[in-house]
Amino acid sequence: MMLAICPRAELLARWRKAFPEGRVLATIPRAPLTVAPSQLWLHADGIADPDLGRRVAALVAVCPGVPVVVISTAPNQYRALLALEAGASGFCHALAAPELMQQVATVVAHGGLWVGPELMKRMLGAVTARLDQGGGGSVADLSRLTPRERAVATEVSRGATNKEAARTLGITERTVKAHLAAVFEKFGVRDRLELVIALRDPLAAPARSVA
Amino acid sequence: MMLAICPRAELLARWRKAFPEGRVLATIPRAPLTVAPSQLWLHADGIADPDLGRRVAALVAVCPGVPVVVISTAPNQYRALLALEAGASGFCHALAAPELMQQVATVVAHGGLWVGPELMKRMLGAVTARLDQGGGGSVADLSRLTPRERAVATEVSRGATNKEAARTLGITERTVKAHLAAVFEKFGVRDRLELVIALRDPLAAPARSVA
DNA sequence: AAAAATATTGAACCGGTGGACAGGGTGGGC
DNA sequence: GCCCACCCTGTCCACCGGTTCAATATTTTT
Repeated sequence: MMLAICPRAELLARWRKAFPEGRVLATIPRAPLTVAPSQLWLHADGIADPDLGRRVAALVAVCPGVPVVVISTAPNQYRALLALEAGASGFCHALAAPELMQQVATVVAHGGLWVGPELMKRMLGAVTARLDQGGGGSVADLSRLTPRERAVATEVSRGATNKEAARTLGITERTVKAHLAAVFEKFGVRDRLELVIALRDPLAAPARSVA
Repeated sequence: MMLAICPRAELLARWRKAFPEGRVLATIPRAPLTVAPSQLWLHADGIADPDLGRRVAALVAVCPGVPVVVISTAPNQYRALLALEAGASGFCHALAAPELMQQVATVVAHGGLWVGPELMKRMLGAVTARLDQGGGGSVADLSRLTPRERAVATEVSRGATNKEAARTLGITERTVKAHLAAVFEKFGVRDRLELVIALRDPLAAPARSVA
């Protein structure tokens, strides 16, 4: 049995179309339900970011083993991640097509996880960026640098100023600048900030307008 | 129709039990198949790391729209990520229970993505670590900022200069500086570089010696 | 209504940053 | 020997970034 949780039932029009047999509760039940639902759909509108994780966690605690899907009329990646980390099995738009919702239901019913394509891409990028660590193909590949350039780039990417990097590396500030200039050139970035961004997130596109 | 790709058919014992109707090819077909399969299962044993991504990508290219699942007798997170990034829809153990394989098949057939629970956890951890840190009370929590401060912080953390941020937000450079100063104060960082580091990796300790 | 928080802007100051000129030293390959 | 890549350093200068004086208007909270 499908169970949706939403204080304002009119927000669930799409959901009701997808699951005509589904039932709706206004709030998160505190005690375990007598009849355990097969899935829980939580409408996240009106739940502030800091609370979203807690609400989802509460739901999971009340109905252990039951997949939780969070829906929202204003979804974003950040909230999706909050929900997923709290134990949700999926996150989709509250105004999504009923067919899509049914697909999501099928996937999570089988223990799968539903995330939108953009979020998936982002997650993959984030993780592989960590695993790779100079592993290949990315814009900012530390292995393309000379040892000294790499050392300077590392210091700077930790937040050090030129003077501090010079001190820790035992060279003059001027030399740090020289190495850094070479790094900028090789990576095609204009300053240390973009260097850090490139190093930490190779998939991130520069924000600046390429005029 | 299920289609498995594996040079040594004896490695597919479990898979055959899960999908008795499935067919097997020894190698990745070069031309599109006359009868498009509903799913493609690629056995990754014997494929080196650098090649795995290419093989999967090749499969996806040959059969566009068909979900690809990679199986292996020695699975690890890194290889799973390689496969997923190349466009695979799932990654599971070649010796998994046939019932599990059938579940995976159901999930990916509906456009879902199948990743093991450990990998999922890891991915979530990596992503949320750079978006915020999901836990509250951490150093750089964007929700602690006012909307305007957040907007400025976001622009800057993308690599924008003060001037650029001012332009995109429709305010003067001076106002950007004001908001930014407030952000620095709230997060306890001294400049935009540390802000980016704090936002993208809250666990990283500052490099500078607090003398 | 009073107080606090938020959003906006100005001028001036100074240190950090990056580019534009430089040049000298070392070690390896042709 | 010559060239090249790498490492190190110097000076000058325009620009950017962050802070320190401000001040005013709007919104929210108490």
